[in-house]
Amino acid sequence: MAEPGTASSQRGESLLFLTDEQLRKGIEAMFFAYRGFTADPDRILEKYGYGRAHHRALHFIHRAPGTTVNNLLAILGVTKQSLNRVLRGLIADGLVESKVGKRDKRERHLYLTVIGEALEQELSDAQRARMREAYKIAGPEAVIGFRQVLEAMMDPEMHRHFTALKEGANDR
Amino acid sequence: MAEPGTASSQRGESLLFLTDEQLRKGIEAMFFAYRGFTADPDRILEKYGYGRAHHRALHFIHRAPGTTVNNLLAILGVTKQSLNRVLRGLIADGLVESKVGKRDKRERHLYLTVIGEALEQELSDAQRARMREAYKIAGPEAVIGFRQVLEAMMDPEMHRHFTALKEGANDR
DNA sequence: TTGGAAAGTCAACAAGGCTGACTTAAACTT
DNA sequence: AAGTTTAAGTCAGCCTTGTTGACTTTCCAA
Repeated sequence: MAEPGTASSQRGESLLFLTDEQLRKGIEAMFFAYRGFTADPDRILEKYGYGRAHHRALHFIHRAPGTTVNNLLAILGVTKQSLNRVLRGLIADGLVESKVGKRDKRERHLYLTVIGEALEQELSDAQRARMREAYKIAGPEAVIGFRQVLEAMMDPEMHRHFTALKEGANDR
Repeated sequence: MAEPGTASSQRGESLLFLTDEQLRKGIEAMFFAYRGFTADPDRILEKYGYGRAHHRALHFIHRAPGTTVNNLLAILGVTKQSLNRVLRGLIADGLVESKVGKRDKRERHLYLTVIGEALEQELSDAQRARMREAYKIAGPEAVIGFRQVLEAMMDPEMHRHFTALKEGANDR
């Protein structure tokens, strides 16, 4: 019994992973892994008096500079009021800049300032370091599978946003 | 350009997945996938006036019947007060039973009642259905990789709890 | 028999979700 | 030109779920 219930114990190789037991382990793995995934950024955010919500905003503004508030709302899946509270703090502290749109002056385009970029970097450095370690341990084959399962687990709407972020996003 | 930035575009096959770009995609995949992962249970919980915290308690009590409060605390990683509030509700509603320990009467051993089991089943049916679908789409190879990466991403402490849950847990 | 662990409780607070109502400005439609 | 819709922002209030700190009760074990 080298690795009791791990990924190594497949007999028929095919549908064994669809047993309730295997599925429950997958569920628990997601739960515990997500905790690890957020642990490092959480510690950093605490130093600055921010929370996970600020991290998410910083991440996606970094990823798609010039994105509009409405677009960010769709990606994050929260209400305008909720995002606004977070954004107001980041803007007040000078981490995020909000610029009136040129084509459509109703829109606000969001950008990270130099210090906003710095915090985003610090946060994502930590998060990437953990992911890099996990990837190294699991190996490139595993990484492919990891990504495939995650993508298949998303809501179609979210998967749209995910793939949209893959290619260059900005155009303003 | 069949699959732009997906798991198919590995050139050197080895360290390509450690680029910042690839790591960022992994981070985003975790974010979007976790949302999908919790979406179905969230909808069910709403019907009954419970939240995610209740789901987690139900899940782990189902998994390790007779577990103590302290043990549950360690697994969930929250404070006694936070867990107690949730537990109080579940006990009051008759979903969870708390029995005084035989060997150590200070300890409380937690069990799901029949209706507690019923809700746990309803929740995990939904969650497993999504995971089963994702597993089917991604295939058994991918599932192995998925689990390997998730395990490598956990904090060591959490990984201990995870592996402990694999084998039969109870003894009371 | 006493120290400390396990459990539970009360109070107060914060983050970050939510709804509903309302304003302003700009763009679009008719 | 007038009316409608859209994007953003704001105010108020609520809920869940996390936190600290202080304190009690129970009871095991040295």
